[in-house]
Amino acid sequence: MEIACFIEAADRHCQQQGVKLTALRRQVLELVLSYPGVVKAYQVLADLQKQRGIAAPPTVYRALDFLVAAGLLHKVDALNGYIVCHHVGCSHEGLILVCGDCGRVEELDATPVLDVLRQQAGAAGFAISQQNLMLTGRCKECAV
Amino acid sequence: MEIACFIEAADRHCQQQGVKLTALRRQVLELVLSYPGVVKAYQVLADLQKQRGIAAPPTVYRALDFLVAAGLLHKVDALNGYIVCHHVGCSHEGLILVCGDCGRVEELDATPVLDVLRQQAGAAGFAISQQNLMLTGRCKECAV
DNA sequence: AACGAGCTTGTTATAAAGTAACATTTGAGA
DNA sequence: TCTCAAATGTTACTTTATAACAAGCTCGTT
Repeated sequence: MEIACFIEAADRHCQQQGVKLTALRRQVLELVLSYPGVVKAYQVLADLQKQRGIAAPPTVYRALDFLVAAGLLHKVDALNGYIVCHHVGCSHEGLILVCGDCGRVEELDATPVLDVLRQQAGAAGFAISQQNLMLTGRCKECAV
Repeated sequence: MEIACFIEAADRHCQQQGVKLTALRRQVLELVLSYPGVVKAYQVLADLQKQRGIAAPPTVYRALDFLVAAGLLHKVDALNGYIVCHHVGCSHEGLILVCGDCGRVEELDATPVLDVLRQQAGAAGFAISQQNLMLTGRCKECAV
């Protein structure tokens, strides 16, 4: 099962960073993992409520925020949702493509391109962030 | 005054596209233009209410949606806001950098980089959109 | 002018997304 | 065991966004 494997990697990743993947956070991570693409916070909340009877928005948002900060999830602003980061241990930099229609996600290795962009941005007084770099588009299935 | 000039350009742009820059839409565009950076829908709504007494959310959202569709504004998902597009008539492709802290915005000419990215994305079954390409980061002032 | 089709705007109500503030629990170290 | 800090629970609320239907406007046709 892929999920278990990912959770294990996540666990190690958190230990390395000196942060704690608590039971709740793990549970939320598993819920997000159980979806093929983008998930919304309130969807996770509903799932969590099914599993433990009751849960309030802050519970989910805090866990999601933690997981994003830890680099285990990405926030997809364009869709108000979250996706799993499939390059947790990787050294190269990812650029995430999100289908604005269906929420499908693809992560490119964009290290070379980003090097160029960083330089351009630097000249304009900007530092492009290390995380959560994302562009929107349309996937093959949703193409007109 | 720069605003008047921009509005004129916007007018021409809309005529070319066969869409109408109505009084309301123009008014909303002017309000967005009056801000240096990112503006939020409800901020525009408040301004609009000051100017015309009453206005409801759909009024503003519809105008903003129109302006985005027409290419006159960009939506900044990361901040739930909108900015003016400073390259309305331009042929080259812009890539927008948004400071996640202060909302400052910079538009790069990223045509060459985007050519490369399009190819990579195409190989992965994705078509990167023509509009609203945006990355987040930190501007000089907000840098740690 | 009168009409109607289609776009634009007004209006009401409500849904969806996110957070502030404080109470309570838990767990690791003194 | 005690204590502090981090994590979670809880309540209430704010902010953001949209659905659904009514009314108005514009423009071409008769």
